[in-house]
Amino acid sequence: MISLQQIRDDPEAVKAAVARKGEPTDPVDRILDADARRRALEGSINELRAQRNAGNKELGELMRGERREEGEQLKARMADLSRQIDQGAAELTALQQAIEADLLLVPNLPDPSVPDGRGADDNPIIRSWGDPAEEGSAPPHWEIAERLGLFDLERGAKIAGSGFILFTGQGARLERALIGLMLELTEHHGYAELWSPLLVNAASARGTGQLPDKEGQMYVAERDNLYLIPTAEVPVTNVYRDEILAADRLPIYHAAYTPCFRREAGAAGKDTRGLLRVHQFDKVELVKIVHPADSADELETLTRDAEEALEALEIPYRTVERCTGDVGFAQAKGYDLEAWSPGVGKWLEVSSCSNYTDFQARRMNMRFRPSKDAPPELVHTLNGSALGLSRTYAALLETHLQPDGSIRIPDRLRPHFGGDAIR
RNA sequence: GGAGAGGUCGCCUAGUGGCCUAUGGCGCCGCACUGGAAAUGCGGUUCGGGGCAACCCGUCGGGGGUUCGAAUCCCCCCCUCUCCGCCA
Repeated sequence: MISLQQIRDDPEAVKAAVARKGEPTDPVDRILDADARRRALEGSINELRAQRNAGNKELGELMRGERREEGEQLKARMADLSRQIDQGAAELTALQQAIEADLLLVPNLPDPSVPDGRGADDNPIIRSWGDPAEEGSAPPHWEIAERLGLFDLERGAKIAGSGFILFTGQGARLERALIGLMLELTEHHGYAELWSPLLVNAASARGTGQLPDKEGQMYVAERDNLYLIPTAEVPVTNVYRDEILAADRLPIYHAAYTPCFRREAGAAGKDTRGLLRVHQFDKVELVKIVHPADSADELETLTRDAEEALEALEIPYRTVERCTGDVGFAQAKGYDLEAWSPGVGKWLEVSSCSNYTDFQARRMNMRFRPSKDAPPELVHTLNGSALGLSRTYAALLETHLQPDGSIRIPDRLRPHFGGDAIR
């Protein structure tokens, strides 16, 4: 969420920024109104509480002494005061809850540098690497995989359902090799590896914004009140929830490999065949927790780190900046990396790198102390995939298919795969 | 899953209904002393909300309740530790 203070200070600027994202601005107006009433009410309740505190102190002295009669009179007045306070407090709680509920409807404000646009089609291309035309065309990855026996979609569906992939033989080894290479790269870039829980509690899901914004996206272990993670962003960003970090601990860089579980309610069809959209996929996620002054630069280096993973795999890609209509609710700015898929003939989103500024940190109460004796301030959080695997896997098969029907394993991947080709 | 013991402002800790405006120690910060330091002394040191300010309010794992008044009593939940059971 964004800060109440910011809304109070310049409501028109906030509303203009919210409108750029195409989100409704009426929650901002309701917040302003409720906040003014809340402050007035809180002032008068505090006054009554001060009276009660003073009265009860006096009452304590009367009761300890032998002046019980005076005490009984005062006690009656105090009871009346408490009733007034309870009444006001109930009203105050209702106001606070209304403000809280409306604050959750206000998106993070887009960075001024984010280009205007209505949706993904308006995202400008920032840079590209490799030449898709050189790759020519290829059969789609599901045909390649079937011929080489790399995964078994039918049996995956039998075991769990469609969208759950059973990798087999060399196909399974390739998946593991890709995870290994990506972790090698992130370690080289200075990200400290974590191996995290794959189920999280409601507080963690709320901290990163899956609750309530994206509840339908997650699988739920209802009986135990746990959520299967849709991305390692959730457990890894929540590591420092409700903590005050010393300034010299920033920046914190973490990388984590996890499977990701997504319900992806969309219907089956052309865009969901093979590995294009699945319910469970592997991903190495990068998470940064940084000083607010550095988050803009940190987004650029994070994106570069993700791009290098595609370069190591020798897969042509382009980097697009998400426009105001496509940048996520909780995000201030972000880039998508799209790998070229010669078999499907499309750019596939394989990474999304985003700066959440203090939006997640405020929900999570994640702060740092700028200097000794200075009050705590919110950190900025960022994350990006490096990379999301199933689509990267698909692009790899199609890109490195050889005329003889084998798959060339890129040089950097060979030590992890233990071979130079799949035949 | 069962039984028991716990959770207090960075760490340790006192506190069993009003003298709690939460004790003391450690650590940390400032000042004094010193050529400089150590030691010592004095002061400060949870986190939030409101107010121009003086200052006021809340905060003892979380939530509810009893009471004029709750860190303290009652109920529910979470977490930690010990033992038992089950188990890769």
